[in-house]
Amino acid sequence: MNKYADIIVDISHSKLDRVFQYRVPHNLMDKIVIGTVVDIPFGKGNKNLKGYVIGFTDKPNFDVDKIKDITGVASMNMSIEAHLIKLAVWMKERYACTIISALRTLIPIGKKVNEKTQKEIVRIIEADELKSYIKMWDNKNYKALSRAGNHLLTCEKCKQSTIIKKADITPAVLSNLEKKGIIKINSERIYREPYNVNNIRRSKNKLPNIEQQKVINKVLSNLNKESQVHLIHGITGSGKTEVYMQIIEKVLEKGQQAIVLIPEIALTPQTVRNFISRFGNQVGVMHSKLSAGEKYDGWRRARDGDISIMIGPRSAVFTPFKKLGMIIIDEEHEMSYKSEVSPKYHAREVAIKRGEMTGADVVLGSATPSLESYHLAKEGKYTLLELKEKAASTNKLDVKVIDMREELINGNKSIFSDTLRNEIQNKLFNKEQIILFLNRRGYSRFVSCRQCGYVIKCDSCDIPYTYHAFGDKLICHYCGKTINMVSKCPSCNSKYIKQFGIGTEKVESYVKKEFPTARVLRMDLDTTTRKNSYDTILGKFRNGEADILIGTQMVAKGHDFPDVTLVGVIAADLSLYMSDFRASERTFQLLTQVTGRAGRSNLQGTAIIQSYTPEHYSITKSKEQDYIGFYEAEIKYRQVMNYPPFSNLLVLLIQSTNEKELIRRSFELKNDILLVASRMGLEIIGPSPANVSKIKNNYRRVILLRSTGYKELMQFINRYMERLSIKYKDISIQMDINPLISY
DNA sequence: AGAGGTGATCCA
DNA sequence: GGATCACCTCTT
Repeated sequence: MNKYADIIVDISHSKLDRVFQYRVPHNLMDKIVIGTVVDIPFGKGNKNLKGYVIGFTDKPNFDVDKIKDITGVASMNMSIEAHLIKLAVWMKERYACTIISALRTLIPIGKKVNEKTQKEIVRIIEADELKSYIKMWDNKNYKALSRAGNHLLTCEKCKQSTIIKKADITPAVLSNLEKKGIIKINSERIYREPYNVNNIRRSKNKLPNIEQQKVINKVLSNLNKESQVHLIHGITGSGKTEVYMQIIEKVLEKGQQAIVLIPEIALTPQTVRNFISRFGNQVGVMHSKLSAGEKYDGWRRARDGDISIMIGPRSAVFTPFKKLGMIIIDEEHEMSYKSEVSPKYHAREVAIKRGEMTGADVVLGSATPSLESYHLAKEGKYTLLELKEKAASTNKLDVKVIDMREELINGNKSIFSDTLRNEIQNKLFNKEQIILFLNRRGYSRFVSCRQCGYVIKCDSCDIPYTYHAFGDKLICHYCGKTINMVSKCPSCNSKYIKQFGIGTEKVESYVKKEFPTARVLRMDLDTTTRKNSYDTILGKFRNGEADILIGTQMVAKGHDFPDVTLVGVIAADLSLYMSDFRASERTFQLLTQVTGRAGRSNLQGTAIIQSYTPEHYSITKSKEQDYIGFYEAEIKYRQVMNYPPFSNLLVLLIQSTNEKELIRRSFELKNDILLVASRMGLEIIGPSPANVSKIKNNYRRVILLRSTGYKELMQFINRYMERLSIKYKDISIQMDINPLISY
C-alpha cells in the first residue's frame, strides 16, 4: 500500500497556498513524519523545492499516475514537531495569511549555513617517544614539525586554532602528524554564541518577599495541569524579573523548557546577561538581527534540547522546544508584540494558543497591562496576580503635573516650566541624574511660511517635513526623503519661514543654552543608527558620564538607572490627540513607564509632567500612579464606543498610486461588501482617507469592519476576501485584524 | 514563483 | 509568416 504525504510547497504565493500530494518512497517511510521538511520535484521542470509535510493519506484526491515521489529529507534537518504545524494552520485562519508565510515564520532559516566545528588535537603517543621524533626532525631541519612537536610536549590536548597560532604552523602540518600516528584530530560540533557567556558572574536567587512568594506559588501550583494564563500586574520595581526566574527554575527542575519574550531586540543584552548569571549555558537567544549561523545554531539547540530557556522578541514565541512548560511575556502591553508585516500575528495570542496545544502555562507581566488582558483577567479568564510593593527599599515617587497654559499666562514661553527648570537646577547642583522625555525626534515638527501659511510637505507623502538642526535638513519621517532647509517660501517666495513645534533636538539645544555646564546625552532614532550606539549611550549615562539624558520613548523602556532622581516629561499631550482609540492607553502607559525611571534610586525621586490638558484622566491617573483607576475610566469609554476589547476590528487598507481611481474603487468595494457584511452583523465604517493619506506616492484609504465576535470577521474574510482581492487587484488591499497601530 | 502556452499586434 | 509581448494556466 502506498502512502501519500500532504505537502505545503515552499513558495510564497496565494495560488500555491494549498496542499500538494506526493508519494512517500518506502525507504523513507520511517524518516518522514508530520513536520518533516522534504525535498520535492515541482512543476514542469521538476524544480527541486522544499516542502513541509502537514499530513498523510492512503487515498490521494489527485490522479495517482501524476503524483511524484518525495526526493528525500531536506538538508540541514529543519523538521519541526507536529504541534507547530498545527500552530501554522491556526495562524493562517486567525491572521488571514498563507500557510507558507506562517511556516516560514516558524522556521526562520532562509539560506543554507554550515555547522560550525572546532577541531581538537590529541597527542596519542608518550612524551618520550615524541622527544625522539623531535630530535630526528631537528636533524633533518624539519622546523614546522619540530615546533608543533614541542608544543605537543607541553599539552596533551588542545584546540587546533591554539596550536596553529602558538606553534606557528599550518593545518597541513597537523594532518601530517596525524598520518604519522602521533596525534588524533577530533572534530566537535560547536555552537555560535551571540553573547559572551564566560565573563558573566553567576548570581543566586534573591529571597522573595511575601507578595512575590505568593505569586510564585500560585503560578507553580498550576504546573503540569491544563494550560493557564496568569497576568502579573506588578508596579515598577516590584521585582517581576525575580519572580520570572524563580518560576523558570522550577519549570527546568521538572525537565521542561521556558520561553521569555521581551518587547525589543535592544533589551536582549541586559535580559540575557541577567538570565545567564542565574542559569548559565542553558540560556539561548533568538532574534532577527542575529547572523544566519547564530539563528540556525540557537534554533537547533532549542529543538534538540541543548538549551532550556530562550530569550527574545516576539519571534522567539516559535522556539521549537519539545517539552515547553512556560511562556513568559514581559511588558505584555507593548505593541511591538504584534507583527506589522504578514503574518500580522500577536505574540501574546500565539503564546496562549501554543499553551493550549502543549499544556504550557503563560505568564503575562506588566506595570500597565493592556486593556484586553486586564479585562480578561477581571472576567476570570486569566489568573490575576498583583505585586503592589517595591521589592527594594526605594522611596515613593513624587509626581507633579504642570499646567503649561498657566505658564504661558504667566509669561513663560520657554519649553521648561518654572518648576521643571528649578528642579533641573537642583539636581544638577546635587550631582543627581535627570531624564528629559519628549516623544518626537528632530528639531521642530513642521516648517511653514508666516506670510502665506504654506506648510512644506514631502512630495511623495502627505506629511510635513520635520526640521533637523543636525545638517540643517528637512526630513520626511515616513519615507526618509531629505532635502536642504529652505530660506524662502517655495510658494510665495517670502523669507518669513518659521519652525513650529518641538522635538528632542530642540530640547537638547535649550538645555545647553539654559544649563551650559550640564553634560548632555541625546538618545533617539537619529543618535542610535550605528550598531552599538544604543548601548554606548546607555552605558555612558549609567556610568555617570552625563547629567542629563534627553530622549524619545526608547529612554522609557525597562532600563534601571539607580542615580536618576528626576524625570521631566516635556509635553505629555503629544500622544494623546492622535486619531486612535488607544491614544489614552498609550499615553498612560508611556507616562507611567517614563516617570517610573525616577523611582529606582535610594534618594527621593521626582517626576514632572508638563501638559496642556492636565485634567485628562491619562495624566491625572498617571500622576496618582493608579492603574486600576485608569482602567476603570478607559474600559467604560471602550464599552460606550464599542471598541476592543468589546469588539473586533478588521482594517482593509486600500492603496493605489492613482488617487481618483482609489476613491472610486474604494466606494465600489464598500458597496460590494455592504450587503453580505451587514447580513453577518458587521458594521462598516468608511472608506475614509488613512491617517497619513499618502506614503511614498501611494494614496491610502481605509474601510473598517467591526464585529462583536471574532468568528464573524473570520467567516467574512474566508468567504469573500479572496474573491474580492481578485476583483480589486488593480488596487492593493491589505488586511489587519485587531491592529494596534492606527491606519 | 516561474515555466510554458495562447492570442493579439505589428512589421514586412 | 515571424517576432514580440501581455496575459492566461498550471504545478501533486
